[in-house]
Amino acid sequence: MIQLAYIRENKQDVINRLAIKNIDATAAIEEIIALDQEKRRAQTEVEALLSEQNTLEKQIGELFKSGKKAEADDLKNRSAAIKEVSKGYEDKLAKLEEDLKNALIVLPNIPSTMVPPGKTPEENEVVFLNEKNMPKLADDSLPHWELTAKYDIIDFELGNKIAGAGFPVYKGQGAKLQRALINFFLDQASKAGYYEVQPPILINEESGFGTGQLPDKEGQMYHVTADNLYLIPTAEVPVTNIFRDTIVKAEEMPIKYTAYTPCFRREAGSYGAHVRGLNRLHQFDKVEIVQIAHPKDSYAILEEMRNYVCSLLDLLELPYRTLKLCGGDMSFASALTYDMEVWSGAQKRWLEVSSVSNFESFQANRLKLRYREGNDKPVLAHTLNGSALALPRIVASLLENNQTIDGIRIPAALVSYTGFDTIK
RNA sequence: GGUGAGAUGCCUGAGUGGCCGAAAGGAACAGUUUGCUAAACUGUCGUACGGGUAACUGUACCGAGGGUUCGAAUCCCUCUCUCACCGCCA
Repeated sequence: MIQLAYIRENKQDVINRLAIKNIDATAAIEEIIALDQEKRRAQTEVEALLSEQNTLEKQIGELFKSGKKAEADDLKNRSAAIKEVSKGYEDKLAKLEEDLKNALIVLPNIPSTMVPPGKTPEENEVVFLNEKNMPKLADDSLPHWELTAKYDIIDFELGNKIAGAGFPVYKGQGAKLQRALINFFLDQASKAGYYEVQPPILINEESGFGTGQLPDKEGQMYHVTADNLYLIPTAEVPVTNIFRDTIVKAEEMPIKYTAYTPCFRREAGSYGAHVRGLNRLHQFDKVEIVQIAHPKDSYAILEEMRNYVCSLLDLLELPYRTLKLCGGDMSFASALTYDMEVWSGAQKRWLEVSSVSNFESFQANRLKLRYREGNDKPVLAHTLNGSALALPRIVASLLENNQTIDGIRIPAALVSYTGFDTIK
């Protein structure tokens, strides 16, 4: 949620920058400013009446104590009359507050000034390219969904039987590879100073609201209606919500957390060749990194996180590139996002394996996540997160790029985790 | 799932209708004292939203939502959560 005070003072800037996200917010911003003005006026009115009411109440108390019942009764009547009037104002104020909030929460975050314009993913800016590990594959190289069948390491049909499409069963060396990657990513994150947590993988509505999934993206999450809980689409939600309604000390920042969780996404309506195999799943594993940062540091930290993710890809010996997302491809809550994509040798295309974003105070405003500097007033913190990393496409790329006649080679960094150096 | 007890500020904890935005203690922060540490003393010490250049000031908030009353942390109702015991159970 964009800070109201910012909108109030920088109306045109907000409109201009939301245009980078291809949103014409002119009408919405005008409405918000009008509602805000009206709301404040109503608040002043209501509070004046309440103040009068409070004064009367005190006087009535005094009069009762000194036994002046008649005078007290007289004031009671006045009080009742004021109450009658103020009730109407209070309802009006509540309505205005509601309308204002509703207008604010549907507004996406303002993109950073660094965000390039553009409408489609094709307009994302390639800011880094590492082709050092580009595979030289034979013409008869197999896509991962054939490799997984050949070595019997991931069974899509079996998962289909148990749950449905998009819920694969990892088997044998495939299962061990999953576990190895999770442990590898968590160990690396710990080494980089992230504090490891295991959060719930079901979340309530408030948590979904806090990070911006609700009410906007309701349909993308699995909803457990009996208990009104949602399966997490990413660990970002439970981990960031650890800090909902908190005030942290400025010197404690940046706060760095990491978590491994399964992630669940309904992905309604996406079918076709590009979602084959591991390319798009309903359930997948991911290690997430989250930081709570001081506003002055958040962009430096975004770079640090991005470099950290790249370091993982280097260790896995994968070719990759980094994209700076254009306005049109950015998420609702993000101010600046980098996507990391690995090269998938047999599919011959780039696969997104990580998305690292700075949300500035957008999530913090919804979460009421603030920091305090000394004895100053609390200020909204900045939140950031990134995948480090999402497993399925990493696996797809590892399998495809490292396929040989003798099996699939496991990158050196992983061997101590898998316990084998080749999938046979 | 059943029964009982509870939910007050950073923490402990007092408060059963007006004098309570809330005692007291602890923690924290600042200062004084001090060779250092510790201790002692003094002061500060919730949040949000308004009004005001500011000093300051108004309103709301004692788990959440309703109700009674001129007036609610305090009484009533509903819900949520926590704890204890029982049941069930990885």
